Amino acid sequence: MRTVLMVAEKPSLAQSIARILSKGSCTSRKGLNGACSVHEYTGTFQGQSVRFKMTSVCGHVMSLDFIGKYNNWDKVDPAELFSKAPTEKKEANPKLSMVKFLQVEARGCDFVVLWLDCDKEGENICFEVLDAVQPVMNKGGVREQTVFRAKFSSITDTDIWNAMNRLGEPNKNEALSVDARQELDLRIGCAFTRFQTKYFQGKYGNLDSSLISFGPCQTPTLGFCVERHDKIQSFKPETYWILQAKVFKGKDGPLTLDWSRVRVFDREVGQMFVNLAKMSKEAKVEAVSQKEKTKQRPQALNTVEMLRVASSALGMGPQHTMQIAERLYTQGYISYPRTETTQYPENFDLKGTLRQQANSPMWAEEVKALLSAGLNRPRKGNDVGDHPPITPMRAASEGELGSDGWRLYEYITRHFIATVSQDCRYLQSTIEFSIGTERFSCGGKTPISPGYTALMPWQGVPLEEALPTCQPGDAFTVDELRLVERQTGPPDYLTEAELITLMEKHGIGTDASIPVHINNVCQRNYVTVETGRRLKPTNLGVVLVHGYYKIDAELVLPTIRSAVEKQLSLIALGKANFQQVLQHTLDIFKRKFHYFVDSISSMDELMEVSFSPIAATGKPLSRCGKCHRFMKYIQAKPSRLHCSHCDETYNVPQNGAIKLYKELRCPLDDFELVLWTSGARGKSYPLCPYCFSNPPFRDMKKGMGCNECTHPSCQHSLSALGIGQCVECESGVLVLDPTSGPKWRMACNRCNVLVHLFEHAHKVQVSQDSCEVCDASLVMVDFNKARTPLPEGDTQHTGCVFCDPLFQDAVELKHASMRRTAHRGGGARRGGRGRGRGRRPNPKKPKDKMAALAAYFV
DNA sequence: GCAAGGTC
Repeated sequence: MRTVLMVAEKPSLAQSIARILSKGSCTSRKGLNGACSVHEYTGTFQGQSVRFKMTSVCGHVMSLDFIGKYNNWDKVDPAELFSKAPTEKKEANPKLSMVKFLQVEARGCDFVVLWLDCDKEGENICFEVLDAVQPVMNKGGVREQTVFRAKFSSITDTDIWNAMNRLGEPNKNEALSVDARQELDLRIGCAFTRFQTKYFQGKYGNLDSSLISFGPCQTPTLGFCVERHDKIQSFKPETYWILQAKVFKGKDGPLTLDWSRVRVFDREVGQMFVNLAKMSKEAKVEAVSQKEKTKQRPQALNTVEMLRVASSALGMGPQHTMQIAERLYTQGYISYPRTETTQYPENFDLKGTLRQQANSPMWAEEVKALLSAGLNRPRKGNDVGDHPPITPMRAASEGELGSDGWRLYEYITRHFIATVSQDCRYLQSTIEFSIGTERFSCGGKTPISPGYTALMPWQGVPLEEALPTCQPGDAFTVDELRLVERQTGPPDYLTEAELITLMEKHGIGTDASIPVHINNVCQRNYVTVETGRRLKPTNLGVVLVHGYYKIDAELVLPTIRSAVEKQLSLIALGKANFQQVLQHTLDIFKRKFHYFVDSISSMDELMEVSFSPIAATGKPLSRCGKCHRFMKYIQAKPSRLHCSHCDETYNVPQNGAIKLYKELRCPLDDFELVLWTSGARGKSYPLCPYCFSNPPFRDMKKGMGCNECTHPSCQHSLSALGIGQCVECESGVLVLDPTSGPKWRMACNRCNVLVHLFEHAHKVQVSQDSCEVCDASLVMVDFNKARTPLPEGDTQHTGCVFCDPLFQDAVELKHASMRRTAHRGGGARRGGRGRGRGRRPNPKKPKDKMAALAAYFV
């Protein structure tokens, strides 16, 4: 029997499609990467009985990057990235070994059916999959088609079966348009980012951002925030005048009326109208109207709308919201959360979905009423053919979801119920008055039936005091009539929800990437999130955007993306040649780049106003090995040392603090050593500022401290202070921290393992000798007389920290608390047990210090 | 260390 391999874009879709096509009869197993599953069944294909294997990738298999040597920022001129630098496709997520997985499954298959999402990215992934599987598949007969593309517009039985019965071929042109997009984004983004970063970071010490990035999506995103900032800054309040009238009749009123001219910007004119109105003491009712109005129930929920509401009503940022939504999805509480579609599929089980909610105390009443009265037909939405709208998949309670999980789930559920509820109906009443020559009105809303707003009370029509009943011709007494001076106010900073709307409108990013771009501009310190999730640009953000405006406004305008996409769509339609479009567009941006480089002083002028030159920043810390003058420690991101005499900048580890290390010097370059600490309960180790960026030995890499230095005789090196192989990670060595007394400890120079030992000891030193059992370096300890664990009050002992029974109770395994990421290594179980109450590291693991050291010399 | 796009 021949085999048909079928590939979807993500595991969830592979499962849904397999279930439909096998009519629920498939068997499933996990693939070798643990992320994808394979669903198998037998059926008919092209008139023959075959074995089907349905599986998936996880998004793109490959991603584009420059070849290795062009990723060296110090040696490559960013201008070379426009044409000279070759690119290559690398596996997008090496951990998933997607190519290997696909090849294992594809070996011996006869046909492949591509079920990737039906958009350009999906078309591109089709060819990534083909590149992986075709070499290992059986070759078909002459003129036999072996590659098929399924085109579907929703994940419903009908649609999937239709797609299966009308298989076509993948579209190379659409895939090529994505290749072009990738290459353009890479070359342009990286060139500008590297140039800007290097230029400004070398000049200013307090930019507070480790990266001055540029991108066709993130830069316009920042642009929107700065545009609003500029409007606020340049706002000039204007004075205007309104006629304020209050009237009453008997017990009715007083009613505050709205003037039909709304406002005037000239005081004298306003006064004239007051005078004209004041000629009458009465307000005469000119007309009375009542109109029934409706507020429409919402359309089915898609991602962007969910993100907007989460931000504005739940106070949850887009990135966070998507994380929560993904968790709810994988736990089966909601449907797939990344979709643009706002229309339920035709056969969507609205009633069943609603029924699941009939017992939730929060909305049981409304749900039961709907079930017995009948669901309202959902509004027509937009079916993009990606995934159904976001809906709840099963009932849940607050306890099982956690706070934010519940709040998002609650909103999604309320939104779903609202889409099958009635519209909200209310009465709009208006009374029109005349006072003298001037017309006024007064309106009110009275709820008729709340409809869906019972589920979304925040959208409900508020109960107002009803308007008095009256008829045309009735007269009210004018209680007050005066000219009131007011001022126009500035707009407020852009809310995240408004930004999302702007991005969507201008096609900046996609439903999946909008949160990423917003997160980027925050993380790069261009924008901060203020109360009410309003986005306020920082000095850096403002200067960047104003700089682009001065040099080349197109770099920041939202049109830059759409202009490029217009070109790309020509490739997709087969109307333009891939190479030509790519060359042409790169050419334009290469020129823009050179112009930008030549004009950078215009942006620099703005920088100078807001930021301090690097030489004037920071405080003196340690001496330079070249000129022996003090270098300054710059704390702002990225923290670094700067020698203003040599005009050199030296990197130091991030996410921690550094201080002078006893004025000790590196024997190799005479730089004063500094001590890096990740925090009170973290690791610390000395490092040489010069060696850190310029590894002294062939077996060392950039970014290594003395605890990884292979200097054979320096007293601070790994060779001098290393004790034994790490108890958890593969390649690390436990190194004594000579500064840690009296709470002595050794720390792994790779992972965050921390071993506390010999608390209160006066002195701990690493001996030249090794343990006969495990080969770890022996340790010489001089204990405190009062607290020595040694028999008969002895204070001195040399032994192995892992094997010596006398040391047994004085050694305790912990984990360094890191400021940012909590490391969870493979050995977490063993470590977890030892946490807190002190358990010796497992002595069984070989601690071949020499072997570990030898590994460094490979 | 960089972009944006998929998705885990």
